[in-house]
Amino acid sequence: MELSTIPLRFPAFEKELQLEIQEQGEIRAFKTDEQLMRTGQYFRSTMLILNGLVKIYREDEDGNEFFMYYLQPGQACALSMVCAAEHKRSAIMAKAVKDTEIIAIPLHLMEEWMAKYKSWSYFVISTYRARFEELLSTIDHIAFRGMDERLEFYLKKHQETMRTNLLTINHQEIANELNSSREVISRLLKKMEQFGKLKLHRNAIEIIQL
Amino acid sequence: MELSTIPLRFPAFEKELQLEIQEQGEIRAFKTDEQLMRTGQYFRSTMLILNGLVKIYREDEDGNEFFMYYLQPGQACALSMVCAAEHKRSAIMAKAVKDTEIIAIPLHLMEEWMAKYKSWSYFVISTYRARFEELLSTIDHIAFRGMDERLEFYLKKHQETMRTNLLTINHQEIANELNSSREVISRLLKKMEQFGKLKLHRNAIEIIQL
DNA sequence: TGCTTAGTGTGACCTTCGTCACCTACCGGC
DNA sequence: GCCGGTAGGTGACGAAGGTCACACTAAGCA
Repeated sequence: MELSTIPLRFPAFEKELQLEIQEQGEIRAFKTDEQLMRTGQYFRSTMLILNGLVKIYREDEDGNEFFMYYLQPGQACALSMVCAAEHKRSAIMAKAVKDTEIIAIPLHLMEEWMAKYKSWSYFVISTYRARFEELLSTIDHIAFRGMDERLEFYLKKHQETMRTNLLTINHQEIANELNSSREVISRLLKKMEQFGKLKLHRNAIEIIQL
Repeated sequence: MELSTIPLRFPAFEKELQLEIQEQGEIRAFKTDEQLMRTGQYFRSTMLILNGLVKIYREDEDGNEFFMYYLQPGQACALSMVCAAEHKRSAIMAKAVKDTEIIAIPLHLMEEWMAKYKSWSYFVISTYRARFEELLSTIDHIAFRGMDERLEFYLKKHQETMRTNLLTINHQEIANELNSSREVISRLLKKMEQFGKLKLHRNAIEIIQL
């Protein structure tokens, strides 16, 4: 890792905190599609994203998964904070969408820094806050919206996060992430294509107008 | 309020913090079924529950609501923390289930105390944590489970929280809280009665075995 | 070039759930 | 005891979405 990555990604942290992270954190790299954490795993550290992009999923016992939100560089996994602090198993799955570098902070430091660095405690709080709101909006969608709206929202998120109008993804994958089935997604996408909202290609969806 | 209520409900707080809460917090009382906060409202304070019981709902634009979780004495509303801190409108609705007393802490104190009192910052963090987990479990239910399982889970929660096997509630209310319709709930309850899991009365449900 | 395979399109069918209509049972007040 | 209001029961129907079967097609490769 470049020495400048931490100040770059976490500019709000005090100099000493940035140094401590540099010295005490453990850097780990993941390739595209690699899992950062598995459902059922225990944590002994929390993770800050340095580079790349991470997707967070919820999984149930039968292996059904579905997409909750993205984590960008400069963000942290709120769940790893929860689980680390409570010594609980992870109830989520995290997957690298691009090649990703994270830095792992051991639990005891996380607690220590809460008292020591104001910017750290502020960071932890605002991480919870942001993820909390994501969850609320997720709940809204699955509780109140139909699959058509959810699909459209999903594509929009994907588009914004990846900053591209050409999403290279297949229907099956979308179905998994929305906890639906391929046929349903195919049909809805077809309908959206007829409305001129997008154009379908093999292994790719071109967003026209959402 | 009894002078002893705050130490009783929040024994983990430092003495000085308890005193500050006593002096600076504003106590408010709500009758059963009264709303503590409405969707769309702005916050300038966060609320700690002293006595009673509070239900937290999510509402969408069309007025559909549904139940997320209970708040007991000694707990705080994580949402009011989020909203207060971000100067955002509330996206939830809170209703007193029993006669309830809360104490409102102005936003600026909330921030000040984060730095000043370790027990306060720990309290705020663990409030987020606890609510975060509730939300995750809520998501699981609406994403992966059918209405039958959700109903059973709802009754179980209700039973545990109220510490009684005789729930005085009607079908319409349950339907609202699960964002379903009375007929569906009635049918499912009937089926559960046939399985011997409960006994139906007018305005009441007697839990036998869930 | 032809074969293979993953990705996609589509019709038929089923289940779950929401909605409508209407009925019955119970409770409280007069 | 009658009456009106509220809670609950039930059948009919429709929409959304999951499942199954199978056809089609672009890419990749031998």
